[in-house]
Amino acid sequence: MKIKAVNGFKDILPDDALRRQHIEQTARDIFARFGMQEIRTPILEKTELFARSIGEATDIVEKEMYTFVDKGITMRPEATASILRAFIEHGLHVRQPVHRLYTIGPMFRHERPQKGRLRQFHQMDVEVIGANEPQVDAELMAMGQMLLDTLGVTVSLEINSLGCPACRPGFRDKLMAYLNQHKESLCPDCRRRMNVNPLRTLDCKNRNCKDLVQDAPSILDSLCNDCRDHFVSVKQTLDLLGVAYRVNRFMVRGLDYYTRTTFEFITDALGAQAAVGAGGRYDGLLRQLNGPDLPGIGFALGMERLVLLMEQQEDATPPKPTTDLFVAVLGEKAAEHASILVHRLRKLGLTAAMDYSGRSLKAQMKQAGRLNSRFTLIIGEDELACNEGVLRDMNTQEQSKFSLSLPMDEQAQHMTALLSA
RNA sequence: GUGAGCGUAGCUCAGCUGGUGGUAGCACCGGGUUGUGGCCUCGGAGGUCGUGGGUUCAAGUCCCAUCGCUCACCCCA
Repeated sequence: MKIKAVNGFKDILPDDALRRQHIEQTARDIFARFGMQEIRTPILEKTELFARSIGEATDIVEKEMYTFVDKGITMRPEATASILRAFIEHGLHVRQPVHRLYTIGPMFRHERPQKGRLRQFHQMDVEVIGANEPQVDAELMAMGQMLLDTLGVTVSLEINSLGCPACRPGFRDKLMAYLNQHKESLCPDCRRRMNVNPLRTLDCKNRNCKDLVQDAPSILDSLCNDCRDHFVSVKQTLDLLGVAYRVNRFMVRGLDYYTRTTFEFITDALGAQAAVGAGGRYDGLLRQLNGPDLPGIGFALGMERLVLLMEQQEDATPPKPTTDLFVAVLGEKAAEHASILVHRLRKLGLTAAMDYSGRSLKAQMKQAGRLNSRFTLIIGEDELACNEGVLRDMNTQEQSKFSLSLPMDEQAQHMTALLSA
């Protein structure tokens, strides 16, 4: 019986890793333009951290966490809680009023895997702590959009406001009243949701519920003055920045800590997993974690979902890595010469490779082609005899002489000059 | 936790109503080119048909079980 990877956990093979490197590099570059600094936190945290931040009654905490029950620690199901914990633990707020942080790494949730959803998945997560201005909300969305545009994926941005502790309870009551009137027509799931988290009935996929909820009271009509002003400013700033969006009053979030602005980058190209990225404001969460009373906002992008989208949009295939020089050798003396030269070239910063197995020249040429090498240096008996290697341009097929009689350092210098010309 | 579908070569897959596992494609190795890749051509290697039972003269094919995977529900990035 072969040992295979654990269900929901995936190997990232070289081609896939290459694409992810490109995504991460692009992200880091764009995040930096927005003043984001990287932070890295441990993958394991006290279970209590997630219970208190994400919410005891959420599916994530209730049944999806990988928890070492005997140790009271859990593999992080998301990044925000860990970042806030680190922020509070190290008292970062005393250094400067606003922190802009990001992290990239694996998260773990014990869900049934399906397309675009794994048990170990990877997120790029951004958090701005200490700023409550609506311009920051818009700026974050603009940044996310910029990244997705740069990566060549097409998504649409949907935004909503969930209000705050001052106005959400009022809305919740109004919604409950409406739902109770139509209880009979709701799907079983929604009847259950009414007790757990009535807002979730708003984004039920059941056709009946969808129709029913169209006439439900809108949260946007229930916002308090501060929340309404905030939401208006967010929209105005998005307009100013030229970021397209659609207000979706039915969009809600699964995590308890969200307040005011929430948003999702969605696509219809990923089957059931519509959200490529999502986030929102979480004013009050830091205080709830016994930290300073600072506002925060953040969002996460799902790496696997991004990869799937980019694979569908073939144009974004990353170019194969190239090798500057492959040295094909015949005989031990040639191999010895080549191994020294290859090492010198690598020291000088070139990508160089050779074959050690003594295979036929044809096989070595084939290998050079596989490695996408720009040039191949051939050293055989004849070349050793006259101290002149054959340097072949793999694209033009032109071949020229390369002197093997100079001191190795000079040969390496010479080769570097030839290849960079 | 619930439902459906699928497990044949490293990968993608043929295999009709049971009758000897495919000249299949990609990839790999070798020859055609006494020492020159990509294209072409010829050849080669590679499989306990997921596993275990059952029906049958005969099972990749039918039945049962089991394991694995996938998709969907739930929920979420």
